[in-house]
Amino acid sequence: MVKEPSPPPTAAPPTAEPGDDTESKILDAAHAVFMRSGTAGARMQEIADEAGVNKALLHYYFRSKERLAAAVFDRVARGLFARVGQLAMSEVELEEKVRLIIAAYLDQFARTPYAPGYLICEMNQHPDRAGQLLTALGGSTTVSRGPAMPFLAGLAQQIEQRVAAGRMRPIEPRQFLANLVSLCVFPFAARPMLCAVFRMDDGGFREFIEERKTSLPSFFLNALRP
Amino acid sequence: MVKEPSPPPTAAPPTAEPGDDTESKILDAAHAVFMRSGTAGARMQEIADEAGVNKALLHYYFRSKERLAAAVFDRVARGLFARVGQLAMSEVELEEKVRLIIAAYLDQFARTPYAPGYLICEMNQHPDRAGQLLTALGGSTTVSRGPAMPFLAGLAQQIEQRVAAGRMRPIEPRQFLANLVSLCVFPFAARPMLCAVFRMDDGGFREFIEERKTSLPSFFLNALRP
DNA sequence: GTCTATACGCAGATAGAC
DNA sequence: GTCTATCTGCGTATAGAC
Repeated sequence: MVKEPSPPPTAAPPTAEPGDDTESKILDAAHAVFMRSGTAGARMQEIADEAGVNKALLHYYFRSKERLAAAVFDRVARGLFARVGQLAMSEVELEEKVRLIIAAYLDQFARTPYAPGYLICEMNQHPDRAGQLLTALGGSTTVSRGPAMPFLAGLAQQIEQRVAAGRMRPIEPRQFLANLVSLCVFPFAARPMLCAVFRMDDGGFREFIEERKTSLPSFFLNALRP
Repeated sequence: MVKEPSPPPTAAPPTAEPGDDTESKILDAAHAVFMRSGTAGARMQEIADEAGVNKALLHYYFRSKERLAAAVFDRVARGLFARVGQLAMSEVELEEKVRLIIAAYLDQFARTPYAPGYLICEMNQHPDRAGQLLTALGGSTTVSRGPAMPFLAGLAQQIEQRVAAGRMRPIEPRQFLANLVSLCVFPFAARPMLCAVFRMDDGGFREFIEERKTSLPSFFLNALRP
């Protein structure tokens, strides 16, 4: 019971912590530590401390640091793409879909604000993670199973219809999606930079995001008016 | 002369390399290595190899790894914000300014595509970097000297005028800037993710960015039509 | 200024008792 | 399954010759 409440480091990990089994406690701790320190910067001892278990146990449950890091990466990636992937593939009308995706993203990141930065860092420094991302996503019921990307095709179709109906300017589907995701994710990934440049503290950032929840949908949908 | 042309790792560092003095060679090498491996993941030996000098020399010129990392961070930060900061503060008309900023960003990143990811990682994992960013920027002739942010104030004024003239929808200046930067920077920061999800190789990504150069200005300006 | 050789600590991983 | 103790290699940093 050495485990302290731990200075709220990377917001709440997905799974519960109280009387959970050791493996979960380790994974949750690793989740938090890897997110704030990066894989290379994190120390196994740090994870053990945060989990309130012995360092040797990390190796008992997860062979090596690299395997533990991979497990955490998978969990974070799935957590990020799950809802949004489902929303993107759903049959909802396009404008409403955009609103739902923005709301889902901003809402989720308000709870796990460090996930975007973690994923970006991890994939930039560890090239294999790109492939791992796809298998992680392909294995679950989310985005891309198989070689093509069904949700992109579906999106393209929706866009095409709307353009044909004269209700939207033409836009390449990948650019559509890249714009949408950029606007949602970047402020979280670049949070320290934004906070520095805009002179915001944690509260200021929260307000900034709150305002964004209302301004972003109209901004994005406006950009696509014919 | 152990120095190989080195497999184009992080695109060309700012300064030249050929017969330069040792300190510059080290800084350039550190620039490249820190960018692709991150500060924590990088090894001093790796930097020495890339610079074609002895490992001990790194400590001769830059005391410690941390100091070397700080020097690189400063250089990258200044390089990224210099042009854009100047553009943002210039007296150019707002629409034209937006076009110039987008062009400058996409053009610059086409040459140093890993800079955004590096900066984001560095600032997420190394909290002190936020302050360092501001001093680095404040020292140069770019963005924020003093406590306030002149370029934000100037931007706010331009927006206000345009809104008053009925030529633009109202938008909070910080949201304006956040949107602009997000759309420009994120695709580079999240490049491995985009390439994986969109099934793009390096060439495909280049094309994607090329298309973005034309589609992004109209997208952004369109979003602000009244 | 540049090199070789080396000191020193730390972090990942294992052995083995309980 | 969980712990203590320990091994091992690696990475930063320094000492000191040239």
